[in-house]
Amino acid sequence: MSKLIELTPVQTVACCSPLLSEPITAATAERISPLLKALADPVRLRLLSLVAAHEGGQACVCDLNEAFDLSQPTISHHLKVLHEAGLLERTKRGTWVYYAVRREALGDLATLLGAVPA
Amino acid sequence: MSKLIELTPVQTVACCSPLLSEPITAATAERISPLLKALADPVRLRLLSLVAAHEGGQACVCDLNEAFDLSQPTISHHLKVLHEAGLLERTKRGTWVYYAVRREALGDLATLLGAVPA
DNA sequence: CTGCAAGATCGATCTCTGTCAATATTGATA
DNA sequence: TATCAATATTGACAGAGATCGATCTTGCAG
Repeated sequence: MSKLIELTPVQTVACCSPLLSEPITAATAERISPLLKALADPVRLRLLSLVAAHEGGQACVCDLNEAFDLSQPTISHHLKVLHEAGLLERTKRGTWVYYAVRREALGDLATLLGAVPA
Repeated sequence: MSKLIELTPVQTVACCSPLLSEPITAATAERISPLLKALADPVRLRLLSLVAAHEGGQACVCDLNEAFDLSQPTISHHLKVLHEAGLLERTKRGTWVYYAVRREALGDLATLLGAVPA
């Protein structure tokens, strides 16, 4: 049931040849799009950026809540989306929860979109 | 009114420092997310890939329609989204319309997501 | 000019998603 | 154990988006 144990969208992307070099299958497109959907929100982009740029490469949810003019459940929701997509790593320490960016994930996506040989 | 004459999302992205190197502003996030939204759909991913991989790097709408089990208006809609985001270039020849991928656009996005120095 | 074929636009519908208030859960502390 | 603080979950709602059928526009052929 949990996408985290099974296979995150990120893991399914790393294997694929660049988007522009040959036609992707419908199935491949279905596996890639959830990752892009997770990124395609201004709040989540900022969250990702904030976490990455935060000291130690990780940030407590409490820090993140303060950076937005949104309710705590909303931020929690966005973090969950990013986490389930495989873009954020979750660590619990006591009452606090820390998130860190899974950089290879972003890197794989960048490869998929980017540099085309011919 | 037309986003194409004014400033496409793609053009606003090319200038930005990588997502992960420093916190992006809310305004920057708002400018980037439309681009990702345009990509974050399985049909549009396939369209982009089909066009790019098509002979000559461009494809007629009629070719694209046939590749999907969707109505012509739906494909037309998706092409419009990609075009307005600055990811596809439109050329009209007679009755036919050809689309081609704007590769620098994808490249800029890849840069934004990808390679982080530190 | 007429008719046809290629695309685009329109209007309606249905689903998905971002958001919040309220509540539940979990861990530390008294 | 009772309580408080940090996050997560739930349920509801409004707005965005994907899709379709119908229609409009445009260019070519007769």
